[in-house]
Amino acid sequence: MPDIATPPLTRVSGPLTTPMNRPGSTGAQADTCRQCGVRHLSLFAALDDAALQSLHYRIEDARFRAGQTLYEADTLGRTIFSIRAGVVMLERLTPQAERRILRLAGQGDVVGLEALLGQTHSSRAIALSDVAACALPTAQVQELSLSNRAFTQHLMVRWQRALDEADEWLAELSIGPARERVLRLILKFTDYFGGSRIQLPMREDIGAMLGMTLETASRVISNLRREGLLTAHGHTEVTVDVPRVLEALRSPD
Amino acid sequence: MPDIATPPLTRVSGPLTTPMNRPGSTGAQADTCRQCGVRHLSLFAALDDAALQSLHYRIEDARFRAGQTLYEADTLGRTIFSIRAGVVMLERLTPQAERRILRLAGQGDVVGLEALLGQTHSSRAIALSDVAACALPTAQVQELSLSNRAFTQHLMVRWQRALDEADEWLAELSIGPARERVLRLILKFTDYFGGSRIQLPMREDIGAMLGMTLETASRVISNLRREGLLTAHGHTEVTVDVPRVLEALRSPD
DNA sequence: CGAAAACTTGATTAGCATCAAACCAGGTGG
DNA sequence: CCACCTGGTTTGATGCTAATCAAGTTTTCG
Repeated sequence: MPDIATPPLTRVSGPLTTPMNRPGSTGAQADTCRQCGVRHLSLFAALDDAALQSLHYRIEDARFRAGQTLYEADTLGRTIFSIRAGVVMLERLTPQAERRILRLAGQGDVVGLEALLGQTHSSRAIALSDVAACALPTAQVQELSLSNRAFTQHLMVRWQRALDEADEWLAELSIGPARERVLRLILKFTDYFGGSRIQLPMREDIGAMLGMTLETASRVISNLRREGLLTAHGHTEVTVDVPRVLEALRSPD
Repeated sequence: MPDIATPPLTRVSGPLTTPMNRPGSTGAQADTCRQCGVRHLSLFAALDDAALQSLHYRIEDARFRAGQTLYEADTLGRTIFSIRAGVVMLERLTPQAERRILRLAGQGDVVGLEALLGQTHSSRAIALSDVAACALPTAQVQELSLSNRAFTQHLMVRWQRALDEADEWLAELSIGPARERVLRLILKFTDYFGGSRIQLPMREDIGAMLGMTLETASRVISNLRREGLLTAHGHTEVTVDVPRVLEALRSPD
C-alpha cells in the first residue's frame, strides 16, 4: 500500500487521461502499508505486521483526476478500491437513460465490493475530486477474509456503511423541497471534504444527485449565495456558513 | 429452522398483537431445517447436515401479521430475520419526521444484518403482508461465519443484494413522473408476490415508498384501473396486466 | 348500525421542469 | 493580444405536475 500523499482536491478539467497508477514504490508492501497515515481508517486496519508480510498480491496505488472513471457499470472488476483521499461518485442510468448519482464515497470507504462476489459492477464509479485509492486485487481480499476474522468483519462494516449511506440518500436527499435537499447535500460535502471550505460540483452533477434539473440547482445555490449562506471563492470553491445552514434546515422558513 | 408453511398473504388489519413466535417444534433443529422447502434460497443453503447438527442456538420460527413490527429503529437486535414467506418493509423517518419506506425484503432476503456488527437498527422493519421468518441469533450467525466460509459468502451476498435494491429504489422509484413510479412499483410487487395477482398496500404506504402524497398515489391507481392495466378483486387485491404495464413504461405516452 | 379508517375526487396553488436567452471564464488560434 | 469558441452558469417566462385543502364515498369492524 502506497504512501498517503493527499492529492489537492482542486477540480481538474480537461481531457480524461489514463489513471496515474504508479508502478509500485520501492520496498516491500508491508513497509509501505506501515507508513500509511490512513491505514487505521482503511480495510487494512485489521492487519498486523505478520499479515502485511504475507500479502501475495501487489496492491497498487491508483490515482484518478476529477472526472476519471474508476470502473464502468456492467463490467467485471478484478480489484476493489479503498479510498485514501478524495471523493468518488457512484452513478447509474435511470430507465429513461438519465444519469442518477446514487451516493458518494470518501476517505476510508470502499467501492466496488460486488467484485468480491463475482458480480459485475452495478454502477459506474467516477472521481468527483482528485482521488488516491488502493486498488486491492479481489483474490488478495478473498484470501485475507479466509484467514483473518477481523478483516472479514471490516469488510462487512464497509458493506453496511454503503447501505446506511444509500438509505440516507433515499430519506434525506431524494424527497422534500429543492432548497432543503441542496442544503443537506452541502452539509454532506463539508463532511467529505473535512471543512467548511468545499468544492461545489457542476450544477448538472448536483442535479443528478438530488433528482432535480441543473437550473433548479443553480437557482437554489444562487439564492444561498445572495443570502450569505455560501460565499464564493473563485468559481467552484465556496465557504459554507454551517451554523446558518443548520438553522435554515431546522426552521422551515 | 421451522417448516415452511406459507402464511396467506391477505392483509390483516386490526390491532397489532405480539409476534406468533412458536416455542420450537418437536425434534432436532437439523431435522426441521432439512425439511424446509426454501432452505436453498436461504442463508442456510450453505450448511450441510453436519453443520446443521452442530448449531448451538435455537432458531425460532417468527411469524408476523401484516402491520406488525419485526424491530424498531435505534434498537439493538439479538437476531437477524431470514424471510421464508411474505414481504417486509424497511422504513425510517425523514428529517421532517415523515415516514419514508426505503425498500422491501421478500423470500430469501435477510433483514437486520446490522445487528451482526453490534450496530443499532437504522430503520424500522414492518410486515407488509403476513410474514414467516427464521429468527437467527446473531451469536449463532457469527459462530457459523467463523467456521464456514461458504456461509460467510452467503452473508455478503445478502448485504450486496440489499445494496442493489437500495440503488434500484434510488434510480427507479424516487424520480420521474408519478405514474411511471407507480407502474414500476407495481412490477416490483408482482416479483415479490410471485404472480400478476397482488395485494396493493395502503395508498399512504405507496406514497411513502414513492415519495408522493397518498392522493397522488390514489389518482394514479384509479386511472390505471380505468385504463384496465389493473383489475380490482375485492378492495386490496388486484390483477396486473403485466404486458400492458411494460408497454406503458416503454412508451412515454 | 354507527364510527373509524381508508379511498376517491374536485378545486386551487405552489414548486419545479421546460424552453430560451444571455452571461462568464478559460482556452485556442489567427 | 484580441476575437472567438466552448462549456458551464445564471436568469427569465411559461406551463405542467403534483401538493394542498376539502368534501364526499366506500369499506371495515366493533
